[in-house]
Amino acid sequence: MPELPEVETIRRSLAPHLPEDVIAAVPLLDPHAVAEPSPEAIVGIAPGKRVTGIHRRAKYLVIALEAHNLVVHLRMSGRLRLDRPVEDMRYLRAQWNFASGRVLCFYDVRRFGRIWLVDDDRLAALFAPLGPEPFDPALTVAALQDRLARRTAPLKSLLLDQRIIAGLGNIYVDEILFASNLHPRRPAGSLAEAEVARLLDATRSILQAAIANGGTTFDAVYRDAEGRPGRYRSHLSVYGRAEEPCLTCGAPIQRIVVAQRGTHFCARCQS
DNA sequence: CTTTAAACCTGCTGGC
DNA sequence: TGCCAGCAGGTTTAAA
Repeated sequence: MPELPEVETIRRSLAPHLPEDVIAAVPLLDPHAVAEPSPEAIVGIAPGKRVTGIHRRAKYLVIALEAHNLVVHLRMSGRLRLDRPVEDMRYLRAQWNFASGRVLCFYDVRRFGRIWLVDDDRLAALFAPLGPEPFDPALTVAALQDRLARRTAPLKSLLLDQRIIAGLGNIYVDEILFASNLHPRRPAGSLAEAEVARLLDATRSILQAAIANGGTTFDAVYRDAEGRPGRYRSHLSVYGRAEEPCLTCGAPIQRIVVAQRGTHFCARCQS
């Protein structure tokens, strides 16, 4: 579910509230949701720790504590909710109580989401495989072209690969490829410099617009930490619009499967 | 190393 | 109404 714009929106909805607050207790933690260290260690280490900041790297949310980092990846169906445990309690997987009385709840229907509690060194190791953030100034057209060079896999596959560029997911890759007029099955290494430039521009403008609109909500799954849905869905050009007319040329939007993911594109506009 | 497929989970929708 | 196939916004692991 959540891609970079959704995680960034959650980050922004938590940032005014959690910093300087102190974790008082971890009254509930589904062992299945814990990546590392052990559930017992998380429950033991977290209490007494003060929140020093809320950060995001790719699709990871990082709640920085003193000498530790509480990391959450929502994967497909995870949600974070502040203060109001209004969701189905069957899916409550973790809860943090703060000294102020605030409560942070982690819900996850499909149980793909994961939680880490790691020090700074381990955090760096965890993030080491990730490619650059889309807004990293070091990600120039030449740098992106270099990362795609000589690769024969479909362009969409590499854009979903977090080691190439970090933070994109199925919705935004389809939208970015449409905005770039690039076919999702184009061999990634075949792009000319001008095409990579279009791709990078589209990546940044679409993510920026999605963040400005609080992300994309489908089927009521995604909400920010205060329960607000995203407003970007009405801006989508291809994702979820199979059989509907292309907004540019009127041809029906196609749905195919690429990299085992439903893929939406305009066969007339994208090549 | 690169690429592709399967696995991990649960719930919902549509067809028969 | 009931059952089953197919689908879902992500990542990891195995296999080719």
